[in-house]
Amino acid sequence: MSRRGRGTPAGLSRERIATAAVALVDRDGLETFGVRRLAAELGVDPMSIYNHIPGKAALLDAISEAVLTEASAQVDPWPQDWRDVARALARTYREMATRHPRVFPLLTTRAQTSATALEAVEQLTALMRRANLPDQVTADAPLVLFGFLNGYLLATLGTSARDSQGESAGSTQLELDPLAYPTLAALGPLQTGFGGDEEFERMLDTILTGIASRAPRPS
Amino acid sequence: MSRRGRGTPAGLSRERIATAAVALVDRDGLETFGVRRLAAELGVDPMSIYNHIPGKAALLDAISEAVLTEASAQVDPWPQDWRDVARALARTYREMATRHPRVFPLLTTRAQTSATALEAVEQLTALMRRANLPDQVTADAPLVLFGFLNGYLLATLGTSARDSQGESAGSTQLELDPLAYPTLAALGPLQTGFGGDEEFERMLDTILTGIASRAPRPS
DNA sequence: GATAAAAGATCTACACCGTAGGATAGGCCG
DNA sequence: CGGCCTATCCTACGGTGTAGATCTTTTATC
Repeated sequence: MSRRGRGTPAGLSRERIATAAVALVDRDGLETFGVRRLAAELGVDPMSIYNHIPGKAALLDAISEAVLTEASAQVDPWPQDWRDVARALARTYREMATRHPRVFPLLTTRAQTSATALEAVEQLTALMRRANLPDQVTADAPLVLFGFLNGYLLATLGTSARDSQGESAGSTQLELDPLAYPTLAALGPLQTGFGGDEEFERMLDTILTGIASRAPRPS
Repeated sequence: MSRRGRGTPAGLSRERIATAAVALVDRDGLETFGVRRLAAELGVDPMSIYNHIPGKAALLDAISEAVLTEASAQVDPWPQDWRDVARALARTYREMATRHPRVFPLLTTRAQTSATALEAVEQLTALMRRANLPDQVTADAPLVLFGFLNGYLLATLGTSARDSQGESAGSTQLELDPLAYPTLAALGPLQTGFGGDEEFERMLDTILTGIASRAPRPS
């Protein structure tokens, strides 16, 4: 069936596999993703993949590694204020998540210890220290920030991926019984653009304010 | 093989299935979970489950619904200050996540619109409004809070579930090169008890401070 | 260049999965 | 009693991840 004979190098490599895998998940989603489908996409026997990646779990690792390095390669140059660094990191991270909404859930389960990720956190904490924030606050900051980012993006991307139809900030408003939940019903009009830019910036401000406000006043 | 004849009611019900499913995921994890294993656990034919639950996706929905209602049934009575409500909610949520660490990832992907969950958020926002917080802050608060909770708990439960060996706040410290990451290395000693109680309370304080500080000073 | 060894691609096969379709039995109402 | 309805089970189909053997090409060694 194949045009190539046996043993003929198909030009496979860990990188090429990872790239194709990311594209496949972007297109068809994680549920249907699998070794065999990926192999079909690459025009290759399923088992050939195992010559470069030891199993499906490692394949998922390779996917998340690929999208993460793609993201962290574009925070440059570094700002001078720690808030700006945090904001730049958050926005870049969000852009990556928006580009690959169906890959993103993978990232939230895997601990990220790549060199680029560590360097980003290093930059942030270094600036925080220089700004005389308490060390405990500085040490906690990355966990607060990325904890929030993972949870919030998971929520917004999960729903907006299903109904990305109306462009005008539609996103089906949940119908609430005003008798049972008067406050939520009253607040409803304020939830414009679930997962939108302005909402994200407000949330981010809230987080950064929280981090900054745990510090004593700078003289 | 089965002791029962055909058609004999096995006492199956949506609730009994959900309970057994939660127990099974708690014990063996999500990866190996499936209809057939659950049926075996219940001493029942796999297809019998389909008489009560329409498919595997619905089965996962039932699981997350079960653990969530288990959690939200224990916030009572409600405190008077919105911070106390938020803290109570967060702690209860975390306890649920700790009880079912391998189920928890399911919750972070599914939008929660159960009555008990909505009521909890209603209570929180009602108190915030009465405390004269700006409506926009109040409307954003649940998303910030639960966004953070989902992300943070996902991170801590994911790793602590693997090495829950040493009881004394061990949790394998990541070895960092002090030359490449001087700040992170210096901050290392402050990261005591990853996922521990004190850490969680600090993070929670940070979030609540952020929310509160976006409000104008109360007179 | 000849030859051996290593590496990569493929084929086959196995155990497992979710579930559609049908056969069978018990409970319930006439 | 007869007929329906529902819950259980059985069988079967197409899909999955991957272990093991086989074949071919590339690379290393003399």
